Amino acid sequence: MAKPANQSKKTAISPTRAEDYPQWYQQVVRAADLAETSDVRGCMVIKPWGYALWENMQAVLDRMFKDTGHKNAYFPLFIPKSYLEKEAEHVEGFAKECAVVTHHRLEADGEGGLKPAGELEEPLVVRPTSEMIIGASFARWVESYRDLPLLINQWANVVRWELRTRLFLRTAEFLWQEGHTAHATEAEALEETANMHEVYARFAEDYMAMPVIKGAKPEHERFPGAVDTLSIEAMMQDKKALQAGTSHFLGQNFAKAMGIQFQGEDKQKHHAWTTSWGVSTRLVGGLIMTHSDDDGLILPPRLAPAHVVIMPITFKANDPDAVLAYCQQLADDLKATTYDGQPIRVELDTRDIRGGEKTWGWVKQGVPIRLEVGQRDMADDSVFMARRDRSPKDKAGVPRKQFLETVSNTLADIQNTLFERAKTFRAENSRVINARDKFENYFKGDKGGFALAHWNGDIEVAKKIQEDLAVTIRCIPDDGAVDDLLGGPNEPGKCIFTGKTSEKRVVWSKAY
RNA sequence: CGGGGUGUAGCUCAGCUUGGUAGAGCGCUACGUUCGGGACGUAGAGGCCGCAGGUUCAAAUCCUGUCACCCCGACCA
Repeated sequence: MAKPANQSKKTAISPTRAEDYPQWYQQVVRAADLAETSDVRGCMVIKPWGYALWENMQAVLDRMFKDTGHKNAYFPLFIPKSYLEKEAEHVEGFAKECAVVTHHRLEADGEGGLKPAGELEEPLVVRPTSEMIIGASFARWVESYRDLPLLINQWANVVRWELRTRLFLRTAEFLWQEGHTAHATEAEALEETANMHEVYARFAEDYMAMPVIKGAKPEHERFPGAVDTLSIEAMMQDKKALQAGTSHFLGQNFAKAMGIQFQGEDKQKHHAWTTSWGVSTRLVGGLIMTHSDDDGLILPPRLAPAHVVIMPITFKANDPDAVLAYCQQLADDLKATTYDGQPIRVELDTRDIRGGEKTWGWVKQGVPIRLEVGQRDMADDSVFMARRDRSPKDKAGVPRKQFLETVSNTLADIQNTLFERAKTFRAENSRVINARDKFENYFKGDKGGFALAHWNGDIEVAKKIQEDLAVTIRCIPDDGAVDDLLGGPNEPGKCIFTGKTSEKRVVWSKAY
């Protein structure tokens, strides 16, 4: 028989990560059937497999938010332009990327087309973020210190007219959640900011299996209008950093802009202290670039739309229906088993396509456990199993009973393996640097990862480095956040650029 | 928004320099042979060559404009 042309292909995704990382990323998104570009500039279509992944992320995060006392609500997509203008820094930060609605009606243009007719008295901005429109509501809702804290979350889409887009990582429209809270005291608001920062870090590490560094943004990288911005920073497989979630302490800036005031126990009027925090569909991009390999997507089990896919092998079987029934029973047994506190999610793939094609399809889609079940396995009362965290060729027969008893642990093991693997990768590509020339050398060309180096806090210095090397300060790490990378506590030292004293080492990297 | 590149079948691309009315592989459909690691044969379906102008007897091909996408940069919770 002739050798199939594509059997010479060594990997399911081409180019490989080493050959062309950005191309590889796009190919994974497509091969895993996560999303595609649309006819609308910069906007993506999230396909069922990608959306199911996002829904799982949402479900976990939503539970975390509710467990920390927040309630969901929904606010308008449109923001009056005048609202946006109320906070100077905020305006400046977002103005360039806003989409604006100027008309509210279409009419025939006499040439078979349509033209906008009714011009709006005040243009409406499609929300790039909702501080102002939610702040307007908060201003009405808050009268007394008894109304505080106000802990609200919104699941929504937002629009930022980005000039350069990449599926999931930066799209003109994206899905996210934005938490907005108001507090009576600065201390409470600061605590809220820190708590949600921690929630994000936990989600990234425990669910996405994506190790992150928690820290604060230097002044020039803060959210427009924020007093302090905390972020979690992850390392992608090309060693670039991805900002994966931010939590902002807004001080009283937005409360003053929108008039969020309350009467305190002291009978005086006070401005509230507010926070906002968000994560977006960008997390999907982060997940892809943390775990996936040259054969496609690899999903952490806790978020995988399907934990186990069963592929019945029925052709050539004496009794195909018996194999199917065996598989159906297996699927039912799996669904009656729990992993991570939930029934195991099973995909029974009875599509009438070739086995190899089917297998590779699921490999590319990243399902944690694949089972091929045919007549032979049925006769042995076993299943033929492969794990996505191992080579596609690495398959073995497992007695059915044993499989069912251990499947939950196997999934937990895959989850853990992915996390440890990512942590090892990050450690291998992080370096403590104590001299400017070594720093520059580390980042020259396409090299580099995370550099932990002292910096005295001078923003001009940081901007110069960014200009020269395209390297930015990802964060000023929280206490303990980089101890594993440093091999000890983050001690004070001397700035490698100015020689001035530095409180602690900061994380430098090229970034998305 | 600056620099570079690309738009031709669902996908990847050839054809363009030197204008003459549309191609390949993969995928898709049907049938047959196959099938435990990405099958093969036969027969089909499928394209206003991104869009709009212009030059020409004639434009995928030349010119102008425009839009979109990709890469690098700038920008960017």
